[in-house]
Amino acid sequence: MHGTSKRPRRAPTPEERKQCPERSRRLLLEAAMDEFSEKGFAGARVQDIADRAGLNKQLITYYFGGKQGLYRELGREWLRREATFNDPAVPFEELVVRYLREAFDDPRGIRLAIWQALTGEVGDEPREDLSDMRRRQAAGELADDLDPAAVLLMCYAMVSAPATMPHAVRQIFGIEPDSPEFRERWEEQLRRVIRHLAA
Amino acid sequence: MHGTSKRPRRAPTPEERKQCPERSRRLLLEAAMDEFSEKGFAGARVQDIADRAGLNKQLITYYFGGKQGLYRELGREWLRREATFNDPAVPFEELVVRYLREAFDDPRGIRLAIWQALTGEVGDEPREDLSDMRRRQAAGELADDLDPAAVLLMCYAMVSAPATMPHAVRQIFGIEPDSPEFRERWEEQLRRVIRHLAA
DNA sequence: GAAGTTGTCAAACAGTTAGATGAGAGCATG
DNA sequence: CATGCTCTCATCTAACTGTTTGACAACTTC
Repeated sequence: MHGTSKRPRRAPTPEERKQCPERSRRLLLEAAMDEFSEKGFAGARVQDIADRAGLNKQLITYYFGGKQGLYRELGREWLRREATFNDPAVPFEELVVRYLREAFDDPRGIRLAIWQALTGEVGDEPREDLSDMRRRQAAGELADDLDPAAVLLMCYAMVSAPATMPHAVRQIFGIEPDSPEFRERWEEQLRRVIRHLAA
Repeated sequence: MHGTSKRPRRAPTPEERKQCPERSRRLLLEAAMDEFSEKGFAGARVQDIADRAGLNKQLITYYFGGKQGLYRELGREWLRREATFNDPAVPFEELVVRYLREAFDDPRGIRLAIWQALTGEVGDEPREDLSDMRRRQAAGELADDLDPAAVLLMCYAMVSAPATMPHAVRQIFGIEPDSPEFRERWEEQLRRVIRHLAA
């Protein structure tokens, strides 16, 4: 059932051996991302994560201090990554679409975030900075009667919608949420809605 | 920690005794709704559900054939309830707000739905009927360049946003997602956005 | 009132899970 | 070559979880 049916315990591969620790860490994090984003914390099994990484599950304790530690590390990592995203130079519409594509290409981050939200885990993310949104509103990128905060949250919601409600996509559109047809259609509609919010 | 710390096994209460089976069933369903919507299927414990209901956990097997059966029954019930909602007579804006208030008053249904979506459970919900949305569009309730399906999904996303991303609400607005302040602010903004989508 | 059914419970059971233990291989340093 | 350190693994274990079992009381039917 699981990836590698048999691990022939191949010779530790001489020069590969040296960077093994960092490599193992990375493999586990990657496998954990798959597993946790797919089944959530409670549903994920450390055995499955280890299998996916092709490593012994004890290494999870060794490197991260257990299942919980691995999960936390994953959250921290994604936070670091997401922080490097906003770019004031690019138009709002383009910015949102950029997020959207990211979400389509790899929904794991969003799924993880939703799971954390649902289980009520409190990350220590700082207060979101709205000055950029206000600037955009002043520049005419956003209608005056709208609350920048609300628009921001709506964009979050629309970007993550395909990941959080795939069933609704199938129900309403009758196509798969990860099909190219839906991707294009949704992106185009997202653009139009944002334009409507500017007028 | 849990509700009833001690069950004094009070006398079965003569005339109450008669409708006990139906009452127990209801109590379990109610408790299960709390528990599942809070922690999801994998995270919920039958013991906790039983404790919440003030009943023996064996009754879950007795009435529903186990944890899974109880969970399924819950899904079916919510589906039945949700089906009685749409009303073609009422304006679109009002309809969405009605959903929103429902979601605020009792977020358990939405949380449950999101959990089901995340765990990839396939309910047998029928294909959504879009003719009503098309009619509204023809009647001028919706701009012509927008896809009715997309607008519908966006509304779903916005209605459930407070439940699916409470952390984002705190981050962006700096207030609690279930506070009256946020409720009013979000409802008002939702109305305005929908009006923007009509023009 | 005897027999059977129904609703309820406590205790036992079997399966699973995360983590602990201890051992061993590779490699560097002396 | 001996010693110690880092990384890895297989096995064991203690705890927990959902379900089964067996018992029992209330009520119904005969």
